[in-house]
Amino acid sequence: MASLQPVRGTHDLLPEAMRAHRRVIETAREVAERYGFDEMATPIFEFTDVFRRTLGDTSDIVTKEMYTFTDKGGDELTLRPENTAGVARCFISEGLAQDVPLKVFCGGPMFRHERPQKGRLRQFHQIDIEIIGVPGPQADVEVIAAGAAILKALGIGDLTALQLNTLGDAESRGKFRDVLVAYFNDHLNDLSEDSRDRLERNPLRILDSKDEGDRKIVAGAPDYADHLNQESADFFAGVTGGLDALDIAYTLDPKLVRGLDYYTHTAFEFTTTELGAQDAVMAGGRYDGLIGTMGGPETPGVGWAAGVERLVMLCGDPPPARRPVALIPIGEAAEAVALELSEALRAAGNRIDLGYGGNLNRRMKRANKIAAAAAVLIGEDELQRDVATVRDMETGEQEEVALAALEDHLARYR
RNA sequence: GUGGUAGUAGCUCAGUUGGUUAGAGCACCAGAUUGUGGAUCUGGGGGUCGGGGGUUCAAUUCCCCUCUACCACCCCA
Repeated sequence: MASLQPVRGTHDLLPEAMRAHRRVIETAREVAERYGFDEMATPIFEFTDVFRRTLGDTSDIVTKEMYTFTDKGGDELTLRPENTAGVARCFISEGLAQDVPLKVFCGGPMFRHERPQKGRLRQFHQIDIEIIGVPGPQADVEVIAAGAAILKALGIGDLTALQLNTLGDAESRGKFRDVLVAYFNDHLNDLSEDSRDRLERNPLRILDSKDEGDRKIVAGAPDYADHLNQESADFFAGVTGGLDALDIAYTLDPKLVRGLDYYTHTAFEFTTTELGAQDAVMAGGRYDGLIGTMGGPETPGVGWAAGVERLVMLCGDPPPARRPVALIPIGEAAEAVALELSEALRAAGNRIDLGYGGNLNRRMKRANKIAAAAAVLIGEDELQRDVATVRDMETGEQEEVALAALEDHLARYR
């Protein structure tokens, strides 16, 4: 292996992989647009505080996964580990409160210093959508429906399943947290080491523990449904009612918890069994407190993010590249003609591969290798009669076409 | 971050119980075919056996460290 390696957890996107990648993003963007989401983008890095203050001081992302650095001007900056905080910052600094409800679609690279695995990279790509400024559950339903529609459009609706839960509003969440902490404190000695740590940082996470001993304790833990206040219960009923009306199937999962602090009410994940431990393919929820805690006007929000690499792995082979037409001049005079001709044909919308050197045999081989739909041969005799020999690479049939008619003739290969 | 499995040609792999020039298939290049691709045949290039150190007369093979990928945990998209 060469000593020159890509940085751990980063990938090159070679043309074939890039096509698969773009298909996912473009399909998602096109579907999201039908749901009324406009694409926008925020910078790839922000002041570190944007993430530190919003994701929660105890989250793994903030405590050990951020790519943080001091730039030459002395500013503390961080490569974004997720997109929502940046959108919220943009909402505040661009004064978008008057554009509410705001519906946006974003896509781009994210960075987390995690230990890489399949489906888990240090530079990875997400697409996400957000609705900001709608307090009611209709927005949650619309966001989930758009996500389901995207998965369906990608042909992987059957490979994913929607898990749904509610975290309640701030009041419910706080109360339930207290109840949970009290319960788990009674079983402190039987909890796993990880979960004792979680008890300090994010007690709700214990509900999701994979440790067998923990699971026994969790089985007897208080049920969140009993601790939701009326408003939270009504809100959740609005979400499930909307999904039912749209025939969007879901599984209620009381153990589904979000890792990031800013979530309230609805939490959901589209999961798959195809990717091992990295089973979440699209995940999100409501974040009513986020913009307020960042210092903006109290504004509700809901959205999700999906991992492009994970979606790509579910999607299978990418679409083939557009087949070019190989333009093959033979002889110096023909070279000069072909150079100008290639420009004209490209301007007309053709994908033209103008070969570089080599004899005819060699160039035909190249035409075959690049999967050319047709080869256009221009030699001395063709040149004298102002024609080209057009060979259909699929059938092997050839015909002479006047140079003036070439553009029309090649239209079939576009 | 913790534990585990693995790294031999561009790719998929074989092999070496430590011993001369490390192999195959596919891919690539050239020729057979100096104006015609795919098939076939012939020939060719390409490897510091992931990297570093140690043991040894001798290491791709044994030992240690390290890097990377993968699996589980953790976390999450």
